[in-house]
Amino acid sequence: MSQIVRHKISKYIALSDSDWAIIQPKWEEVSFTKGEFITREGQIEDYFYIVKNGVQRLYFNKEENEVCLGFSYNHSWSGGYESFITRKPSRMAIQALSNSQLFRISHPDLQKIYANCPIMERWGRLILEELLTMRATREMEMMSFTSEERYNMLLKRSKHLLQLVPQKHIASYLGMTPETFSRLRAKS
Amino acid sequence: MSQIVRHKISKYIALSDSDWAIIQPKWEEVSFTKGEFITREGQIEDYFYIVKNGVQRLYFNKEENEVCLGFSYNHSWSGGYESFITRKPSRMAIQALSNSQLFRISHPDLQKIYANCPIMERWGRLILEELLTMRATREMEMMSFTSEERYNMLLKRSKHLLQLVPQKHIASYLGMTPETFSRLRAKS
DNA sequence: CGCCGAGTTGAACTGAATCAAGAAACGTGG
DNA sequence: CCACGTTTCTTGATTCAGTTCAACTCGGCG
Repeated sequence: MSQIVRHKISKYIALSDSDWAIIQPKWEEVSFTKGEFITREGQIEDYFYIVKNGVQRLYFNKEENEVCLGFSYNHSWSGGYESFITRKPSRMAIQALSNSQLFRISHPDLQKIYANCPIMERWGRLILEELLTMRATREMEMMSFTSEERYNMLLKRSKHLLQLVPQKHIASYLGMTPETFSRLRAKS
Repeated sequence: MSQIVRHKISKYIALSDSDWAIIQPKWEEVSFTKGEFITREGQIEDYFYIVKNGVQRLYFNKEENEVCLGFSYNHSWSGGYESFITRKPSRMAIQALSNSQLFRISHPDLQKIYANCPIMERWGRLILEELLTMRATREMEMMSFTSEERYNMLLKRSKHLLQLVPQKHIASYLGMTPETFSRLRAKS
């Protein structure tokens, strides 16, 4: 299994060779073509992912339309984390927006690792701390900024997304319609 | 230290008497009078809290006005979790809305416990899982429901809040002005 | 009492959504 | 490699949910 996974985990905890020997076989690599679903709404999320390459979107359905919650790419985490944690059918779906390769570990395997490898329990805690603070920042921004402010912040923070994913998904991620997004673009 | 803390932690993990003997002395009880600040904006959050009694609000300042992110009461968790995790000055503040007693543990003490008591590392992970899924639900609801829908959901889910805290804070928590909240009330 | 913050109600305003119609970009098969 | 259909993006006109501003009521408390 790729050094990417080991390297990524090692950013959070010190991983001995013997730890890695336990963990390594549990990860597998999977591929998805553009447009394919990695997780569907209604299914229980069985995997936690690390992105090798490609871009994916996390979203949910609200009546007729889709609301985007985030994107994953590079070597970031991915997966329907809510369902992965609660073991209930996922309200979120994940779709590959480009051909993608991901590493993944199954829920039962991760539980075994937590049980056999105490340092990995810490890794789980640290990842959750990171996810929680990222979501807290997003929540504060969505609640207090106007559409225009959110658009400008995205420009400053992750302009590259504009090249990677269709604007309609970014618009949805920012909590506005594609029309509003397009008008904000025209302004600057 | 109160059985409340032990009982609360025991809902997540099996706690032996020897574990408890390590953990127990690290918790202390503190009191705040109505209106007092438990955590101020700009300070680094040093404690993680369990509420013994009273109600508190978690909020942040956006220019002139305050945006409410949540309430704590009963035996729920409390604290400026973002700053507690990141060790950076808190963007969030916590204020006692009624006379309150809380149990708390300091950040350094919790780190020592994580190091000495592996089962508690799991407790930390499980709490974060819970906090993250709660925030995910809130994020989805704030992004996809109208003011009226959010008002109705709050009524169904936690009507008791109306008796506990001023309406202006609930309005802010639901992402609307006090005027809009009042008009929605009048409708039903 | 009289003050002050909280809640209500009305009227005017506005940011963003919706509806609609073209233009541009994309990808698929011949 | 081009042609055609589909999706995405843009632009304009209209509408609407919710904010803002303002005036008034109510209840608690010095």
